[in-house]
This record gives sequence, C-alpha cells and structure tokens, in this order.
Amino acid sequence: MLLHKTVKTALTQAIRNDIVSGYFAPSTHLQLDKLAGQYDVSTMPIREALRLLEAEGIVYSVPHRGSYVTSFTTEELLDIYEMRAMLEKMATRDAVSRLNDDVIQYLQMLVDTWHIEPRNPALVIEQNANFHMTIYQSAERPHLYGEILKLRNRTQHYLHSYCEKYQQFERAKEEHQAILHAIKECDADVASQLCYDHVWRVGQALADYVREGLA
Amino acid sequence: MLLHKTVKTALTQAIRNDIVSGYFAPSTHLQLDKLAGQYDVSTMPIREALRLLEAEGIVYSVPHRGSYVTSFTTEELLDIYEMRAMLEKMATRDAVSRLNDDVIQYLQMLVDTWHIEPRNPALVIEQNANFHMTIYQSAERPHLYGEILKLRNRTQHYLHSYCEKYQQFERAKEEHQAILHAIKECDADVASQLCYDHVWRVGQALADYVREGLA
DNA sequence: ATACAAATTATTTGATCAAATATCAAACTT
DNA sequence: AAGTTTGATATTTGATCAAATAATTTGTAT
Repeated sequence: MLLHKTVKTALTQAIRNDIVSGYFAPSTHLQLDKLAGQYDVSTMPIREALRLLEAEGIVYSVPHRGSYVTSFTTEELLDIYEMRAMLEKMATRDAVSRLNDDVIQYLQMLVDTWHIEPRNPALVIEQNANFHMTIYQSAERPHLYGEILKLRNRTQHYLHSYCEKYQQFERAKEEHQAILHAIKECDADVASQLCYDHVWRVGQALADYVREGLA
Repeated sequence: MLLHKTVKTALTQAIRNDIVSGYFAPSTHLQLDKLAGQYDVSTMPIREALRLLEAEGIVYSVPHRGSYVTSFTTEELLDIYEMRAMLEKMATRDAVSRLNDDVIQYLQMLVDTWHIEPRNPALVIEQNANFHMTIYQSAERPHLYGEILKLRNRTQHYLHSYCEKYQQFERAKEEHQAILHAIKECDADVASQLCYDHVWRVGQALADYVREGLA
C-alpha cells in the first residue's frame, strides 16, 4: 500500500483493478462515501481517482448523480476490439525485430506453462495478458503500449464472464504458439497478422456471447 | 450557446482548448490557484479537470509538484501519428458506405472554401479537423471516434507551430479532394489508404520539423 | 567564497464543510 | 383514480481549511 507516492495513485490502481477483475460489475454505482469506507480513505482521493478512470473509459459519470462502471453493447465491444486488433498488430510488427533472446525464452516459458484450469479462468486471463503485453513492451512505443493497455482494461471484465462459460484455452495456447513461432522466424508480417486474427476472433466470440444475453 | 451542466465540464473543455490551441505551451506548469484566478473559479473544479486531462494524455502530473502540459519527443510524435493514421484509415473505411449526400455536399463545401484564410493557420487547422472528424463521425463507431479525437488533441499544438512556418495548405487541399473523390466513388479501400498516407505524411513532416528544433 | 544544512516558503494533497441538484415519496388538484 | 406538484432525503459538486512535501532561501562552517 505504501509503495505508491500518494493515496490517489494507489487508489486509482486499486479501483481500476477491482473493476477489470470484475469485482465491480458493469453499471455498478460507485458512490463516494461507500468507496471511502471500503478503501478506508476520505472522499477526496476517491474523487480524483474516479476522474482518472472516467477519462480512461472504465467509468462514466452523470452530473450530480455520480460515477458508474461502464457497460458496453455488442456494437461497442466490436468497435473496441477491432481497434485493439489493429493496434496490437502494429505493436507486434514493431516488436519482432526488437525482441531479444531473453524475452523470447520468457515467452516460450509462458506458452509451455500455459495452465488450463477450468475452475480458475482469472489466472489464464492474467497469463494471456502477460504474454501479449510483454511482446508489446518490446516495441518501444510507449504511447501505443498505453493505448493498448487502456483499451484492454476497458473490456477485460467481459472476458472474465465469457471465459467461465466457454473456455477455449487450448485454442488460445495454439495461437500463442503460432505467434511465437513467427516471432522466432523474425517474420513480422506473419506474427502481426496472427496477432490481429487472434484478438479479432476473441472479440467476435465475446460479442456473440454478450449478444446472446449470457453476460 | 452550449450550456454546461457543471463548472467541471465547462472548465475541462476550456482548459483543453487552451492547451490544444497553443495558449498553454508544452511543459507549462499548470498551478491550481493561478488557474483558479484565471478562470475565476475555485481550485476544486480545476483539480478535477486536470485529472481528466491527465488521463487524456495532454497533461501529466508529478506528485506534490503539480500538473504540466505534456511535451513530446520526435519518436513520441511518430508513435502517436502512426496510431492516428491507422485508426483514421479504419474510420474512413467504415464511413464510406454510411456517408449520405448531405454530408458529402458539406464536405465538398469545406474543400471548396479551403483557401479562404491562408494567413490564419489556426483557422485552416480547424477547417482541416472539421473535414476529417465529419467523416469519422459517419463511421458510427463512438469509441473509435473518441480515441481519434484524444490522439488528435494530444499533438494539435505542435501542428500550430509547424503550420506557421511551412504552410503546405495547397497540398492538403489536394489530398482532401482526392479522399472526397474516392468517397464519392464509394471506394472505401482507396479513400482509407489516402487518409492513412495523408495523416502519416503530415506526421513525418511534423516530426522532422520538431527534430530540427524549430518547434 | 563555497559547500552543506536548517529553516522558510510555496504548492499540492487530503479532510471537512456548505451549496446545488437529482431522486423518491407523499399530498394535492383535476 | 391518474397525473402533477411539492417537500424530504441522499449524493454530488464546489469552497475552504489543514497537513504533507518539494523547492528555495538563508545561515554557518570550512
């Protein structure tokens, strides 16, 4: 808790995490006093954290009514996921030539130890994010990285709900293996296209899932 | 006149505008009481507005030292502009089939009246933004639109400085005309590729300009 | 005179208080 | 009885105040 410089920064991280992990479900009303009690701080840093998260798109607010966890229609999910697919493709393309052996070895380890635990999707989701974001970090494009991260955070909680029902973890593992293979071959075009397809496929499946009202 | 519901929303718009218009130069220290005096409000709504703008990326803050207008290196400008080019290409592609005759006529009018004030870069920049954002709005993808808008805001003030020196307005007009022509032909592939090239060319020119230390 | 340390100042951050506004329910009118 | 209005309540929003922290200045010793 005291790792952070200010209460505001720590709180922002904490609330963001509680939203993307699904603890605060979409459309949840985030009330100042309730949160202040829950996190044991005053309302002031809560207000600042909520404004930060509002501009990130994780939270929206209505004047004099407060802040809520954002919820998306299927059209909005597709909107966001196609952006993600494109930007993550771009990041993968730039990363290929910059990835050093240590990181590639780490990625291989992540693929090899891919846990398929039907009862704990959260762990797989985190491992999945770890795999991709590690690649993107190597692209050495801080703004691209930041945008991808924000877009991912925006829809992450829907993924939790989806994964608990349809667990296509095996397929994801195969696709990661394919991406990593192309990376090792230094084939930026193939690797980035595989990444695009990978993200976009999940986005479409997720949209179908939400459209069916199963969320 | 647009009535804002709260002081916070009005202030956010006002400060954002004063940053993208170049009134607050990059690296400017945005102090709470100074701004409070300048906009004739208390520090409270200023604080909330700054948090909003911080998450938008046009302001950054250092704990216990305050907020500053973000400044970018040439690498960062290229980073952002390539994202923009890609996302604006995507928006143009989706817009083509949705653009109705009224909007196309409006776009033609914007191109025709392009040259009205070559000595006033700010006006041309606004007209330019108007042309593009009108197209993107027709894509009916609110999140894509929002991301493009935020990325544009982040670098807009650099464009002001650049345009005052190198006024390639004629070339921009020709490129707009070409994009509009492709739109009228309902050729989404050509229109979107032209848009990509258009944005990316400006981004590279702007990066060169900033690299030379002329900003 | 310069380097270092202590104190002073300025500014943000966090807490509390007051005002404004939306929600909800009850009473009143038609 | 239905719809509207009015009032009570809860919550956000804006203002002010206190505490914490970074920058600056001042003073002292070498």
